[in-house]
Amino acid sequence: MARPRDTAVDAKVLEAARALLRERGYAGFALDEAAARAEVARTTVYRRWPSKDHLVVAAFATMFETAPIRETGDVRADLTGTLTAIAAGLRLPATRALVAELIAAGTRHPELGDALRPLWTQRRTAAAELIDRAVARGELAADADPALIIDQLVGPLYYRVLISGDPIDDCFARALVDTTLARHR
Amino acid sequence: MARPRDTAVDAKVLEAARALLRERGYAGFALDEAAARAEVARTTVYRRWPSKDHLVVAAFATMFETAPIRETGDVRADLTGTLTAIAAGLRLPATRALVAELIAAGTRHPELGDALRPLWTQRRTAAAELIDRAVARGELAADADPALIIDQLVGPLYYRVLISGDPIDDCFARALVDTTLARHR
DNA sequence: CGAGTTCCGCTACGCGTGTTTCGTAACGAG
DNA sequence: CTCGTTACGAAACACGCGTAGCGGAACTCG
Repeated sequence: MARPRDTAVDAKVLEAARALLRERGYAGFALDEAAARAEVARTTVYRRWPSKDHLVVAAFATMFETAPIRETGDVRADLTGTLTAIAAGLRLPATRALVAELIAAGTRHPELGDALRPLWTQRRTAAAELIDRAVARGELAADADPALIIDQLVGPLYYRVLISGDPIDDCFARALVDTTLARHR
Repeated sequence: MARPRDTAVDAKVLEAARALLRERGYAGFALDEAAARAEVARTTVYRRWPSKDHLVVAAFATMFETAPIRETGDVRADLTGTLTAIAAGLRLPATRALVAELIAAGTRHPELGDALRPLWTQRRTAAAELIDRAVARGELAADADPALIIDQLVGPLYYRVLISGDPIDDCFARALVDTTLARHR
């Protein structure tokens, strides 16, 4: 009963939030301005997303895209390609900062952590299937644990970007794949 | 020339900040309250640390301690011990949240990222020496790259805690060490 | 058409961060 | 001891986040 929500408002706000996020990053993102750009009252935004963090995560989820992996049939090449693709994105300072803020948001609000997880692990599950097929082809040992392998491939990437600050060049990505695969053949 | 700063103020504020950080974590940390507890004006705090982030990092740096690694002579045991020690700390939700916020602070202010890096990498360099000595003993292959090995050991830990959310039990730590060492022997 | 419910915008408020300005008191140099 | 410099404290301000209350308008149902 009663008046339904204007779904156009959700779309307008998310669109404005995406633009603002791209232009100024998380730090420069002001909820007031997102509302103003969407030509909507601030209170109306709060009626849909209970906090800035929630809105930012929702906006990020709609602009997060992963290029599909082109599978060549050679695990080494496929994994290297996946890693360099991830690395290329993380190298951008803006992306790096946004990722850090999103992770922090995910620890502040557990439900946001839950919402973000599928986004992060999307490429990860694709890579897991890559490994499964390589095992089926006999390219990798049958006892290879895809989850562990991927943690050892992707983990160091995020670790370097977020924590140690070491560079993540393509040479590093190749070295990761090489040493990891050597164990399972 | 002129009046010198009261160094007791620095100590009092840092002490109050540490206590507040332990009690309420980063989110519940209010600079006003830290100043009040130190019986100091807010402006005085800002004269020493230009932002909440700076104060928190400074306070964290003084309460970050790493238990020294007891070296048994068996690389596998030593590395497993180091990893489980790191994992034990990271498993605490409070620590997890603080680490996430500190990383975000490090991306907002590059100088804070620089200040934090030595803290994170302290255990890492200790582990690197562990590996160096193992190589010298002939326990590991001479071509083993300590930096790469450690990235593959520690990276997955942080990756799971901060991103994938997967559990980091001691079994996982053992598996990491096992598969990594198997490659270099 | 009328009644009830819900949405939307507006205003006001409390809180925390960070800046600025001012007056006062402490210290060092001559 | 006096003077110039600087630290400290107090107050006011701007800004962004988040909450609450109100009035008007839109929509649904009987």
